[in-house]
Amino acid sequence: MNNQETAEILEKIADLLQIKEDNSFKVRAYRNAVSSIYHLDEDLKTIYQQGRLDQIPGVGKAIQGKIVEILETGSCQYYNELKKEIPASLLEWLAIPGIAHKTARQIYKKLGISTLDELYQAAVAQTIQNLPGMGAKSEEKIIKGIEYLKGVKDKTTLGEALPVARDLYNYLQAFANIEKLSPVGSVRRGKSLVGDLDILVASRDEAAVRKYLRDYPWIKVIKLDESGHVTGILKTGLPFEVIIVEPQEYVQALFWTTGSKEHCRVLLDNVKPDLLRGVASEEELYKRFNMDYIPPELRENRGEVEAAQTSSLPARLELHHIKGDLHVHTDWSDGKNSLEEMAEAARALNYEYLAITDHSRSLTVSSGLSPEKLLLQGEQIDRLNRKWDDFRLLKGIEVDILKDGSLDLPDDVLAGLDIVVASIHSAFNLDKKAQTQRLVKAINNEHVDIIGHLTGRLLKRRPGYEFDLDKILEESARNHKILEINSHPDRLDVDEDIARRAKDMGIKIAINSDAHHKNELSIIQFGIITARRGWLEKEDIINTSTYLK
DNA sequence: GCCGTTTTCGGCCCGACTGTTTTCAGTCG
Repeated sequence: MNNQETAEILEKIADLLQIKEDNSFKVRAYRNAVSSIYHLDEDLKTIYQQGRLDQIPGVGKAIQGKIVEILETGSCQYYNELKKEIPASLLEWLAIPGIAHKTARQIYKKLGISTLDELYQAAVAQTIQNLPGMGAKSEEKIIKGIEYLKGVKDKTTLGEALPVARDLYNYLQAFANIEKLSPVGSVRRGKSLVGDLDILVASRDEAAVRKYLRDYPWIKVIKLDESGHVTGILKTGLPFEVIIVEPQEYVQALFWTTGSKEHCRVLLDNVKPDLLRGVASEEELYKRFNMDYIPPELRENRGEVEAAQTSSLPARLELHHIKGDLHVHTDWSDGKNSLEEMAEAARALNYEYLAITDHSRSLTVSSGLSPEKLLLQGEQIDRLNRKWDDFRLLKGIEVDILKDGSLDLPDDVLAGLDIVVASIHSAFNLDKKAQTQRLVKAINNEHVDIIGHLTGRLLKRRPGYEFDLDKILEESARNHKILEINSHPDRLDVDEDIARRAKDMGIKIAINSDAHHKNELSIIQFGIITARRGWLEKEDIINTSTYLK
């Protein structure tokens, strides 16, 4: 069991306890421990072996015991007992907007159903609306929510898939009989949602590779184990495929298995079958097609072939181009680390600046900042900035766009800041016209620099709210507003398509982490992948430039 | 269940919004 899997079990315990209506502080204790584990820098096993579990914040004696049990046995007696009381299938319901623990409990108790399908049937049969506190609208919301979930059920976010891919990659790489290997398929192309995890392997001893692979500890089930490939499902639930080829076939296979299908098909139409024989690298392969090398992120048949033929592909955006982050939180609102800790983490990444953008006051749960607290924070930032001559903290805010489009802080307060990110955090259900007007109003505020997570989507949880995208892009271009690619792997908002349209309209993009913890600054890698897939170049990204304001 | 003490119990975020009500419970962030 790795950190993530351990945390997931503890999180399920918290959810089951909450459905059971157990002590809410006990529930929170489990959630705090989960959060700590997610943010650890090192392997839980190492910490355990060195007897340092009690040093993890929020982990006391009881939860320590459970962690040890999970690490040693892969399971937990307490968790199994809870599942006897409350069916674990109820946990799936919690992903449906409008259903949280109490509603899940009520439906389960009153209707005696526990699976997603049964819930869907019940909602369609209009039996949910008769329950206390529920009505026709809630029922409709449940139906819509389940239909959305079914559409993404078999997908995994890149954020979840990449660490799993790395682990399997490292396992395979350690095997002497494997000469070359690479992740392929949608993971290599960097899609925000992937269906499975594909790894290509070159070896002269296929049987040995297959045998070695069967011993991989994180395999749940092997479905196919035959010449050339092994498929199955990992313990995380992610389907995998390992494709094994002879070394001399590796490059061609790399091309084929990376895809996309449309990209390969367009290239291979009208070429002689032996064109690729003996090709030594992907660069050479594309040369044989008489075109520039096309990086994996662009292989979607969206014009990249024509661009490669005319040497007009976008110059690849690299991590080291990023000079700073323009959207992070600290413990002044709902972040976990102090100003100084965030600054030092940014300096460790060789950033030149970091904009501190805590929440504004209306987000009380995140202890949003009042004008007075913002002023105090500014003073502390000034003090800290005296320490460095090669780095600067910028004073900023993630100001809430209120329901009517006005901002949560007065103009004179915003005027005193270096960076103003404006985002929507409430009233997602406004109709299209009202939501559009709301955004237009915010975009027209002269103090706003960046619109944060524009569409509000959460991958695998909910689609974005309704608004007129054309209108918003026009207004953003006209007002010289920057749009954010929020790098959180559950958001990646704006997505690659909107980013590409924005670029074509001359709108600048900021790639931000929205980090709430110092270790989250690195998730900017996902934003960079999205930017590449949106054909963005260094010049399109505002935070690739040295920033002096 | 964790934490931090005026050390072994008492405290541990909360407000807006929604849909259901007719004064409020549950969800969400």
